[in-house]
Amino acid sequence: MESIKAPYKTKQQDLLLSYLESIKGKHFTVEDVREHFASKNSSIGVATIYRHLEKLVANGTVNKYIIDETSAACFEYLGNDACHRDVPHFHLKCSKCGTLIHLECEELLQIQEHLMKEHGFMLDSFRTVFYGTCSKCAGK
Amino acid sequence: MESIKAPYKTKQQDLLLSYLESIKGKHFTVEDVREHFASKNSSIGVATIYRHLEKLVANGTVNKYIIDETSAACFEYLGNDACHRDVPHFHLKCSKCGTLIHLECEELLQIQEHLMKEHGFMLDSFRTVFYGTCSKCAGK
DNA sequence: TTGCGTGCAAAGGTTTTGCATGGCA
DNA sequence: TGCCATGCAAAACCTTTGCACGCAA
Repeated sequence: MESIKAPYKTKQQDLLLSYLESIKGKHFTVEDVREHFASKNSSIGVATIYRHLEKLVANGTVNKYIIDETSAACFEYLGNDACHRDVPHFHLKCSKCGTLIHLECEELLQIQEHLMKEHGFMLDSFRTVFYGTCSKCAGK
Repeated sequence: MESIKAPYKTKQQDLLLSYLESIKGKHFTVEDVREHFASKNSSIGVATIYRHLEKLVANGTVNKYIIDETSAACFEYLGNDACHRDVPHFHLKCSKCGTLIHLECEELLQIQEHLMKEHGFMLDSFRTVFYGTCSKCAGK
């Protein structure tokens, strides 16, 4: 068997996880994290941030959203809040004003069921972003 | 009134549009286009390809998909095939094997209606990509 | 002749990687 | 002491932009 690869606890890891806990459910970029610590005289290298987030995304603690290919990736810390993760929520991104909307809607679960039963496709509601136009922008 | 900005016809434009017509409905990247012409001794600069695609995306002739932020953008030529555009189709992307699936499914239209009526959100089925796991990968 | 389109190269931004150092166990 | 984690810098990658030249009208 392979052994788990992260046996060490480090100061940077603690700082990072504490910060992520404090912004649970909010969206952030790597640059946001870097700036946060830079202003606190306890800077963390971007490489370290990327490497931690990569692992956190892999184990489901953090979600990664591809909002726009030319701008930075958007992350969201979920932590061990199983409740939050048990309630599937979708993300709606308005192409016009850029607003990112959290949406917990049970009717959307029908999509998952349909895709699963009819097309054998297991939709990942956390990774998927719905693009379109929000009500505010549509009204104009 | 502003005048339209593309009054000139050029060889590169013709070549590009001809090629796009020949791969209508298929996915391609800027690199795919560049390689196609490079092998034909009639190379087109990537800047030109990007500039043309930008306009074609703007007028709806071409769709642009953000599949993965670290890899190149994925495009699809629709042309003047209004029929094709009238049939909303969705894209399913398998996170494991990378397969991109075209899916024309009327039941998915219910999502659009639901999002529109209940949440005032106009879903753009062309820009949205559903992430998840395909049947082949799920079976393993 | 006018001025848009093109191509090359450089720049811009995000993310990854190599390597020496530092810190945890 | 052993070895992972870190940080810096460089590299890699896609995309955009500046500028001079060529070509369409």
